[in-house]
Formats: sequence, C-alpha cells, structure tokens
Amino acid sequence: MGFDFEISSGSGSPIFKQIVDQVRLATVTGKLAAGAQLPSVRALAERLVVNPNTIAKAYNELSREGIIETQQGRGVFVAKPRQIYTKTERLRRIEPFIEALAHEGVVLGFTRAEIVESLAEKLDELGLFDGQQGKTS
Amino acid sequence: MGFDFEISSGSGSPIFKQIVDQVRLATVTGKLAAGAQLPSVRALAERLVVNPNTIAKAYNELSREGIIETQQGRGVFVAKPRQIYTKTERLRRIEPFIEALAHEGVVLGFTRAEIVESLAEKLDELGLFDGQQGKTS
Amino acid sequence: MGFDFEISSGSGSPIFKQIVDQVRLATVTGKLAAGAQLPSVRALAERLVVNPNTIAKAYNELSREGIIETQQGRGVFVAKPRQIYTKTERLRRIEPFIEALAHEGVVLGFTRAEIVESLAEKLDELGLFDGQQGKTS
Amino acid sequence: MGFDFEISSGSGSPIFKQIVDQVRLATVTGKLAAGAQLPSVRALAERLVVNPNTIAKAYNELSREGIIETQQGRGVFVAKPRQIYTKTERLRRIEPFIEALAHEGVVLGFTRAEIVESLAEKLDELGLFDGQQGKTS
DNA sequence: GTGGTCTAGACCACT
DNA sequence: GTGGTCTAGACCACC
Repeated sequence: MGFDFEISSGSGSPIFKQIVDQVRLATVTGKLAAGAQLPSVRALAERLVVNPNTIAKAYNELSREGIIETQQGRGVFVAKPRQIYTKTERLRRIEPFIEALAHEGVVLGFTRAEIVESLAEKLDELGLFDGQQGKTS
Repeated sequence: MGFDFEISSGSGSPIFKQIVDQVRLATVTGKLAAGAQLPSVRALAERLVVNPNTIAKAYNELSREGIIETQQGRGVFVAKPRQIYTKTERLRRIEPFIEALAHEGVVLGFTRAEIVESLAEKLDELGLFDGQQGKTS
Repeated sequence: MGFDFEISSGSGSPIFKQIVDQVRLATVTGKLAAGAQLPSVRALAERLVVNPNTIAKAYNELSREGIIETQQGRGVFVAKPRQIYTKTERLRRIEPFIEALAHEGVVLGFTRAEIVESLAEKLDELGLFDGQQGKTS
Repeated sequence: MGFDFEISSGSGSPIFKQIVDQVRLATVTGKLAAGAQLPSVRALAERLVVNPNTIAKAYNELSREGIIETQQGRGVFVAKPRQIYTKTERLRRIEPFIEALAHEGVVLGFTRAEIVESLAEKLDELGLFDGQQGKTS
C-alpha cells in the first residue's frame, strides 16, 4: 500500500503499461517484496484518477506473468519470484530493446560513447547492482 | 532501387514504420547513399503487396525528417544527411529507448555489465564509429 | 474546444495544411495555451464537413512537430512549447518564404522600404514582441 | 540568349515555376531588357536537361502575363513593360506573401528583428533600389 | 510516368 | 468514447 505509482498521462506509453512496468521493476529492485499487498483495483483507480478498467487490465497482465496473485476476497499480493525464463529465452527477450536503442541512437546522430554512457547512467539510477545480486544463471 | 525492404506483417510494428526505420537506418549505415533513388510509391506498394497509401505515408514521414526529398514527377531520392533536431530534442527522443532497455534488462535479471556489453556489441555490429571503439566503462 | 477553425476549400492550400497552420499560429500567439484540448478527430471532421482521415493527418503532422500530444483514448492536447529544430534547420525552412516575398515584391514594383515596412506591420499585428518594436532599419 | 537559367531540381518548387520566376525577376532588375530574345523551347530544354513540355508551360505562363511575346517563326522576346496592376491590386497580391513569411517566422521562433533583417538582406542581394527606380505609382 | 490530397469505410488498442 | 493503421479508389499537378 505504501508503494507510490507515478503516471504521466502525456508520455505516449499507455497507462496500463506504465503500471505493469512499475510493479515489475519494483519487485525486482526490492521495493515490493514477495507477499506485499497491492492496492485494490478500485482504490488505485481512485488514487491515480484513471478508469478502473485500466487498472484491471494492468493487474491482469501482471497476473498472467506470475508477478502478482489475486486471492479472492482478500486482495492482490506480490507473488514469490520464480526464475521462469532460460538464458536463451531471456536473451531473445532483451534483443529487440537493444536493437531499438542502438538503431535509434545512431539514427539520431549520437556517438557510440554517448549511447553507452546514457544507458549506464540510467542503470545506475535504478539503484541495483550494489551487491551484484543478479547472477545470470 | 536495388534496396531490399523486408516487411513482416505479424511483427506488431506498423508497416509504414518498418519502412521508415529501414530507410533511416540504411541512410545512416551507408547502404543508401545521398542522391540514391528509392522505388516509386506504386512500385514499392506492388512489390510489398501493400496499399500505395501506406508507402506514401512512410515516404511522407521520411520527407518531414529531412531524410528523403521528393521531386515532383520524378521520384523520391535520399537527401544529404543533416542534423535537424536540437540536442535537447534528440535527448528527448532517445530517452524512452534507454528507459525501456534498462527496465527490461533489470526485470529479466541481467547484470549491469551484461546489458551495457550487449549494447556496445550491437553498436559495433552496425559498422559505424570506425577506429574509436573505446572500452565500455 | 472553443477554438474556431476556418477552412476555405477553394484556396489552393490543402485542407490538412490549413488546419496545421491555424493550430501552429494559435499556439504561438497564445490563443491556444499549453494543455488545452483540441476537438476530437471525429468531432472536427463533422464540424468542418471533411473526412476524419484529413483531420487525423493534420493532427499527425502537428504531433510530429511537437506542437500537440495525443493521449490514447483521451484526446488531443496542446503541448508545452519547445524548440525542436536546430538554428540551421530553422533558417533552411524560413528561406523560401523570404525569397518568395522578396521576388514577388520586386516584380510587383514595390520599393525596398515598402516591403520591409509592410512585413514589420504584419509582425506587430500578431501581438508578440511586446516592448521591443525597434525601428525597421 | 546570354541569360543564365539556374534550375535546382531538388528544391521543392516546380521547374516551370523556377523558370517563370527567373524571367520575371530578370526583366525587372534589367538583366533582360525589353526586346531581348529568349532561347527557343527546344534549345532551353536541351540546355537545362528538362522536358520540353516543362519549358513550354513556363513560356505559356509568361506569355499570359504579358511578360514575353512569341513571334511566330522568329522566336520568343521580352515584351515592353506595362504597369498592369493598380496599387490596390498590387497590395492584394503581395499580402499573402507577407502573411506567410510573418506566420512562418514567428512559428519557427525567430524574433521580429531577425525576420525583418533577413528580408532586408535578401532584397539587397537582388541588387535593386540603387537609383530608387521603383516609385510606387 | 511521378507523388500529393481526399474520401469512404474497416479494424484495432486504449480509456 | 478516443486516436492509429490500413485498404480501395478517385482526382490533381508535375514531368
């Protein structure tokens, strides 16, 4: 409940996706521990001033991915983390993001160093990697 | 003319955008040199089996970004490369790509080094930046 | 919403361009403030009795120039003003207008002073540049 | 015959219009005096490497405006200048050009001084106004 | 032949 | 409800 969602309605990316991403990221960075309770669909919709259907869609997606579990009548909770994907599968999933950034970067005229540097900064901002807790299987 | 377009209709990304991206990348990597002629709207529409309006929309966008120039009655040609956006605008445009990769990488459990390394490799693959492949911080 | 569009269908200039120009000018002169909502594609199409695609094309162009922002499912809004083009690009874009006016003025037999004076007046009419209307060289 | 035409095929403006403008301007600046002979349609088409139809269209337009006269079998000649338009008509004709430049200038973020200055420079470039020969009726 | 504009109408994603 | 994408087919200006 003590988790802050931040929605920027003019950012181009759909609201439900912003919520999904924030929850996914928070569970990885430890801001949302396994077992933590999330706000109800209606409560969150009210707090963020968005349509409840939008919240429901986000929770649905998170549920399908196994990141949260809804316990009927009790509420929505963060699930225990499971390493679902194989190394190959993880590489396959990250590829398009790497390609997109690389392409857009060179098209916009950035130098190799600028692109790599910007990414490194963003990663540091996310505040992980202190204890190198993410060994790659 | 001898440029190969590849459209995958089931990739989620709209057809006109696939064309835009391919041309933008090709002009940056040198596969399409300034002055080169692109296939005509109708010819490309026929070759890719899509509606001419879809091609026109792609060419339109490329034209607005200063990447191609259309000469009425003659055809479409690759323009001389120029930087049309301010530094601020370019940063604004690259940001979402950096954010998306950073988040996805973290969520998938990659380490900071792995993500940065993969990006650097992809950039080197593009064959630009000759002679200045510095270490990746 | 309360913004008046005026389309003259026999003016030579395409409908979508008339819309683009009116919105661009209105945002600069302050008639449309940042954050203001524009009429929906369908509503405006109906009001102006043109095809929705024509309105969509105008909004599309305005969006690419950073003048408006569309929020999926919510509508179209005026963006915060920002300079997206480099100085060089802005000069490149104003050049044809300068050339056209200069040529036409000379051909019509106006004197240098007359042309410059008329332009200065028109600029003052727009009501920008408060408190710095210097003499016209 | 000794008149240089300059065609830039990638400038956006149609070739026939470029020719019309150059002849109109040259007759006003004195580069083409009344009675001077212009190249034949075929000769000019060959020299500029464009379609003869394009030249014919330009000459047609100039003829309609009374700027040139074609004497059957002899060739094309610059007509004696006639002040066709009334003051009101001339103002009506220059207005759209003034408005277009003013609008585009402010939309692109130029200052009042920059716009006026650029126009003044362009007018000086045209090399008129030495003896103030263009009194306005 | 070339691209540019516009209409009509369909389907989809998002709120 | 909102905008985004795509198709089909028409007309125009330019070369």
